[in-house]
Amino acid sequence: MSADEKAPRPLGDLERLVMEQLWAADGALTVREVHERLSGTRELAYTTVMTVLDRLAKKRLTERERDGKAWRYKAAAPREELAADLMRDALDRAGDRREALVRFVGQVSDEEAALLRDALARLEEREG
Amino acid sequence: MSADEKAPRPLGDLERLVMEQLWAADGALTVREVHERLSGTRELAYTTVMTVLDRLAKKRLTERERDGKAWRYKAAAPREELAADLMRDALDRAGDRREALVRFVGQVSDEEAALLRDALARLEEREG
DNA sequence: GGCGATCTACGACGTTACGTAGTAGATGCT
DNA sequence: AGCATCTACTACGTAACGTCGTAGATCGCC
Repeated sequence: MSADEKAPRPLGDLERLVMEQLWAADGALTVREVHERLSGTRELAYTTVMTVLDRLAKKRLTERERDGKAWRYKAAAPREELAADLMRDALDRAGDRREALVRFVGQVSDEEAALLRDALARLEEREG
Repeated sequence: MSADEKAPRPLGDLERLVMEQLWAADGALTVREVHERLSGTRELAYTTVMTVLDRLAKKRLTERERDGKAWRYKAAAPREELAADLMRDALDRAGDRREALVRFVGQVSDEEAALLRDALARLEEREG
């Protein structure tokens, strides 16, 4: 496993803003709802939001379900899941994993290091 | 620290191939040398390689030094360093770091988990 | 000291992603 | 039926990247 797959493009700025709305909401949102929530920050045409949501769906980052004549969009995965996936991708792309992990833990904060130890401990419990 | 900076674009396919040559070589390589090493895999114009190397230098991924009339390029950072940076970026982009880390360790292999524990242990020794 | 080989600098073109939005037509409420 | 609303599709500008050509600088050699 690993080698070099295609690296996932990072989200564009607007795509990220939209995803953040979906992650922040509980439940799926309509285009209109996303549009409204973004209106506090920036002026965007309704169709612009629609386009972005649609592209995100094609990229499998959102899922949509019908609600009357409208679609409701929700994030396909939690934000943290996406982050974890990106971390995995980055690790897969490293040559020497050991070295990469050493460098990684070398640059995380003390708090993050503690969280990591915790997570590993929990993993050990669960998996033996 | 953290919040949302601009995500670094992942390397393009050719850019990655070129970086891999630089990482694999010891010492800096000239355009010609990189070109030759890539010739085993694909046909590329000499200038194509030159352009890519140049763009990588502008992105600070490579550094170059004069060698007669030619330039010698070398990777600005080890492959593992880049991977670690990308992992950091991904983590910074997560909402709940704890959750992201839990998910991350949840998807690494046993071997990688062991490497992580090692790295953390070494970190603890060094930093107290 | 001029010639040919070699290298760089710079520009160019096609493709794709993304931000942005308009138009046309389907749909649903009243 | 009529109006508001929503989707589908198209489009355009910018930037990144793969790809290469041309022009001009430069180096070694006869």
